[in-house]
Amino acid sequence: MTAERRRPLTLKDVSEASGVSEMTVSRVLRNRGDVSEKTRVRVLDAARALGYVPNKIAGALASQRVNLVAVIIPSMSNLVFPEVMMGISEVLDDTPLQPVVGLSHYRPEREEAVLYEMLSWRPSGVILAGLEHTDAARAMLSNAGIPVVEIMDTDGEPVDAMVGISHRRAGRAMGEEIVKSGYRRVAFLGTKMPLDHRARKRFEGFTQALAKAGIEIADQEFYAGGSALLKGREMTETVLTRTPDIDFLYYSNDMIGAGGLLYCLEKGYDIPAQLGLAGFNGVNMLKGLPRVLATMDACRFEIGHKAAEIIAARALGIGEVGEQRITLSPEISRGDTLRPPVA
Amino acid sequence: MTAERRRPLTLKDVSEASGVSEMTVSRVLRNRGDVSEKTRVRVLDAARALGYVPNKIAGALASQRVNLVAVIIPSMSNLVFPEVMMGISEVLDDTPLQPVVGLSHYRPEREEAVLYEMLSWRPSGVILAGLEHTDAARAMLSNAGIPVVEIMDTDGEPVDAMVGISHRRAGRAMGEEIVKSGYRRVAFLGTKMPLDHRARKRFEGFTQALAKAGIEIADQEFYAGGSALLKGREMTETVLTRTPDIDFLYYSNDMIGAGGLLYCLEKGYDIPAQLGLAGFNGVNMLKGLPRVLATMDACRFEIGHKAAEIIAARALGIGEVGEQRITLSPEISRGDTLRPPVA
DNA sequence: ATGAAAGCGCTAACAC
DNA sequence: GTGTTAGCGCTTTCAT
Repeated sequence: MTAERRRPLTLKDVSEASGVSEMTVSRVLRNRGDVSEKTRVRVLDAARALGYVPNKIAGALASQRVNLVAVIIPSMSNLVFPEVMMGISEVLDDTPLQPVVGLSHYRPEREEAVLYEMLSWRPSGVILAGLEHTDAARAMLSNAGIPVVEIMDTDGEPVDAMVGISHRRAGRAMGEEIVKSGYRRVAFLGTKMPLDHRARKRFEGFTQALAKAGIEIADQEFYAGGSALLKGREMTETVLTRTPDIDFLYYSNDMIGAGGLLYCLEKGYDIPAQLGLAGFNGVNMLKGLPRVLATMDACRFEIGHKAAEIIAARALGIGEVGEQRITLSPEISRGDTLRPPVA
Repeated sequence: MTAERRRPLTLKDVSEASGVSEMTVSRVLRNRGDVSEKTRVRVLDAARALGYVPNKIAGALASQRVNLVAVIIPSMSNLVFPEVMMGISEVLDDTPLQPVVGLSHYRPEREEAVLYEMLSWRPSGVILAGLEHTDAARAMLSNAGIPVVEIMDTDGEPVDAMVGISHRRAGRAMGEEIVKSGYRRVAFLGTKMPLDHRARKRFEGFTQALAKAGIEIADQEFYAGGSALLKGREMTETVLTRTPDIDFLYYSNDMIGAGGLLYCLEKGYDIPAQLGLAGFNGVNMLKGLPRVLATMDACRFEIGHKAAEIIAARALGIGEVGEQRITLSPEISRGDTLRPPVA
């Protein structure tokens, strides 16, 4: 259509093409200030005809405003985080703010580097997963002068705002429920991730609840990498072979739990009477398995939603600036793999 | 630590704190030009002590360079795209370039809006899914003066470069394989997505291959939304009830295929002798199911990899600027649900 | 309703 | 090896 062009178009080009000053062109393009309908149309036509795309870099520098929200999460393949993102997007879609995602891959130094990178674009706010960061990262966050929301976990002190659940309490709740349901030989199966603090806290709360009932973890198994479904299957086989009298399997996520469930069904275990299972997250992708795995919702969508609301309220000065430290309460769903409490 | 601060720090602050000119500070911070070790250290110390974070907005405006690569994909929950992202990241991690992701949700106008938004940040390149875009989007792309790579699909004319597979050919290949294996009553189960051009092309190639063997689709069923695993299950039941003599089920993705597989196993179908199944994608998350679903790898990782290589080569002028229109050849894996070809 | 001037924070290009 | 000058393309502010 248009001939080959190297230099991107500037306001000046539109100004010349429309015979209107750069300033007025700028006003039209941003819908700011009074502009007569006639010039408005003229400018818009010129801009469209040229194929002008505004330069936000220059705009941001001049206005000292960047409508970007930095979101730093550990990974995208965890299923958990895409849902958090949806919650965030749903809120930001009604504002001029835009999320920009960075990944830490569960590594603090990587998180620090990504944060540094993102802050150098001067975003209007930051949302990041977890409360554990490097000292440098924490310093950057408190010095940035923008709203910061730490999400997912609330077992600790946030730099600024936080929205999440208590993973320690979540682990404890599941532990208590298992005890109440009469299971006694309990195994834990999870990821080998020293840096997944949320999984660690759940594990701690879990063992604590069992301890209170005089029960110790009967066996445990950890994995790293690979297909979660398959790993769940393999770990379950390992545990059940090594400790045949196990009567409950607690998985650190639903995906490995699903693999374990498929394995147990094939082996003909009587579930949940003889053997109970539970995961964590409430991944609805797993609806459709032969049985519904007991689990606990991590409130992912709501967490994203509330975090974005806090950012929007403070960055834009719109909406209520409500409570800044929100702990949501996840609920256990028993599914078909956790028998009812015994009287 | 540091007292409350509103105004972000500038180069000038570091300059004053270190007693070195702004220009030299800038050089140190970017590792450019010769700077004596002594001043280097002094500047670095000052910057760190102050907690200075460079302003990339100003830097980009001055240097006319932005090390961002815009990546526009339909969705993150599709499992396909996170893998494409990994391929992209693996390449860009070795360069100064950084991917920034935007989502189109399979809607062309949305894609256009996201593209406009991203181009206004003047990225060094664009990677986007598919060959179908609005006219305005196509115009923006060709006027941007930066490398553009359209990925996933190669059945059409790209604006600039492209990397992907021929979905038409993929559908045809699977159709031919099914025919060769002696199946005759074939059903198609897929997403109700008029805008998923790749699924549509696979379907077209598929029916075409069957037609060549004188076979017509015996039944078909489409779904929208919800848990794919569950939907696969439900659709399979619907089809098998409505058309009991079906001997092959072709699914438009592995996830619904997995749901169907679980259903068929429960119902006691003899797979693959009595009933064959196949999906599409090669989602390795599904390893761990009772049987391995026949599928066709979509080369997701490699596509991301090659696309990023093209961008890096052209934007940075490094590496080979090789072929710019790459069609990869996916292979069928029969798994346990597609019987061998009949003699 | 429109325009002119100044400057956002940095870097390219050129001195020294 | 280090400093100076002049913008990058916009928006703010103030004038008209």
